[in-house]
Amino acid sequence: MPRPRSLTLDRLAAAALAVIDRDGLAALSMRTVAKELGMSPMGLYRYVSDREELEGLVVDRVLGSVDATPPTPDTPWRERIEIMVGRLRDAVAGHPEAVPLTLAHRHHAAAGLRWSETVLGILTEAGIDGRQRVVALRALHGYVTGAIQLEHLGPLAGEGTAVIAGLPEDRFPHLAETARTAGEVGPDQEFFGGLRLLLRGLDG
Amino acid sequence: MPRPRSLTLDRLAAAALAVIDRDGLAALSMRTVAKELGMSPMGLYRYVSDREELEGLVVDRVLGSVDATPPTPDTPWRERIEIMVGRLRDAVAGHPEAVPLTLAHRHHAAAGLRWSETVLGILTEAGIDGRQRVVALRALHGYVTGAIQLEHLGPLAGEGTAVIAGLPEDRFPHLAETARTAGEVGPDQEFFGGLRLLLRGLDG
DNA sequence: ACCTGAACACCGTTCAAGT
DNA sequence: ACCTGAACACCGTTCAAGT
Repeated sequence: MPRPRSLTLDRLAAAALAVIDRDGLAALSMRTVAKELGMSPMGLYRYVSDREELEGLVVDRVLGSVDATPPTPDTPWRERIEIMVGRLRDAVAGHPEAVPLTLAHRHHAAAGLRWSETVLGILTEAGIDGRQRVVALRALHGYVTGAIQLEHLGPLAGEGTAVIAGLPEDRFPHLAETARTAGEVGPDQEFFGGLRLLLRGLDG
Repeated sequence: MPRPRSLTLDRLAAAALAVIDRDGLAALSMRTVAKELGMSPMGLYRYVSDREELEGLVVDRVLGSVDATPPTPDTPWRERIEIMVGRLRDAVAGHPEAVPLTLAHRHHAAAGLRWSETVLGILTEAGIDGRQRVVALRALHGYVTGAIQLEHLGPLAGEGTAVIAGLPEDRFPHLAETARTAGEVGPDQEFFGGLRLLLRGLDG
């Protein structure tokens, strides 16, 4: 006696992300997501073969919200890449608790592929191709992955800077001075400043 | 009736890392580490206040093996930074299963601070200071964090490239071509190629 | 003071059973 | 076919007790 499916993968992903956003990544479990949906934990296994697949759905959902349409070609190509990177950063920033899940698995997500395709298009128009284009995409991918993660390390990161501020100046002179200067640099300057270093290193 | 301590933090960290190296990060638990040491799980709480602190010890241990002494100043400064980054990459590569633990928490570890101090020294000698030095260190930190993680995504990453290779060429033309070219680029070229883009973007 | 064993409140997942 | 409840083998951590 077949019953109709009570769920869609989309609703499942939304429920998991709701748990993460509300109670943190540590609260994510088959059981909490099932409760969020008002069903038994085991019911989820009709839709997803294990927890990892559920996490994949969450990543797809977060990255699916990134606009992958190419920016207007009359803006300089470096700015167009900044726009693409900024969109990714903003989407991820909307779900800070999901960051550890999101970035590392970016290239599995269909949405991540569309983003890469657009960025590669911009690089190509800038005259970058062959191996250099491979290296450039990979470098952007690496920078974006790391830089966004560092931004969202959260209270731990705050702790970190406090530690640095209290370092013995004689053994860590540069670090102590850099920590003082760091206060003048906002998160956007830091993030896009680093990105621009990378872009400046590219020909074209 | 006081008993002598049976453990050192060093032995504890070594045991945890042994579990990770042998059985994977997923196998790490208070219980498995206790078993590794031949004691009760609760015994560990005399040395560490919770699991997170144990993970911190592991990070310290991995990064503690990185040589932070400045390379000889007669090599060009960009090469000296490449050397420093390479040392970090090699140390982490020795414990691939610990990668997710290691990089994000790098700035908590004393060893990470010594690394940063040396890199800042090189940047300073290259004439980079003030806010630009803050941005430069942060960019290097971000790139290294992300790029090393991507390198160690492992079988998943392999899957990823297989997926890309089978993409519909009409919808992902650049990605399909880039995937073909990617085979010609080895991991070292990829990693240091990206790093050099960043370094080229720095003045000096 | 150091360490242990039992216990509590959780996990992910399997399996047999209900509709 | 879809979903549930009980059960299994795990977690991290608290607490009272042993030496």
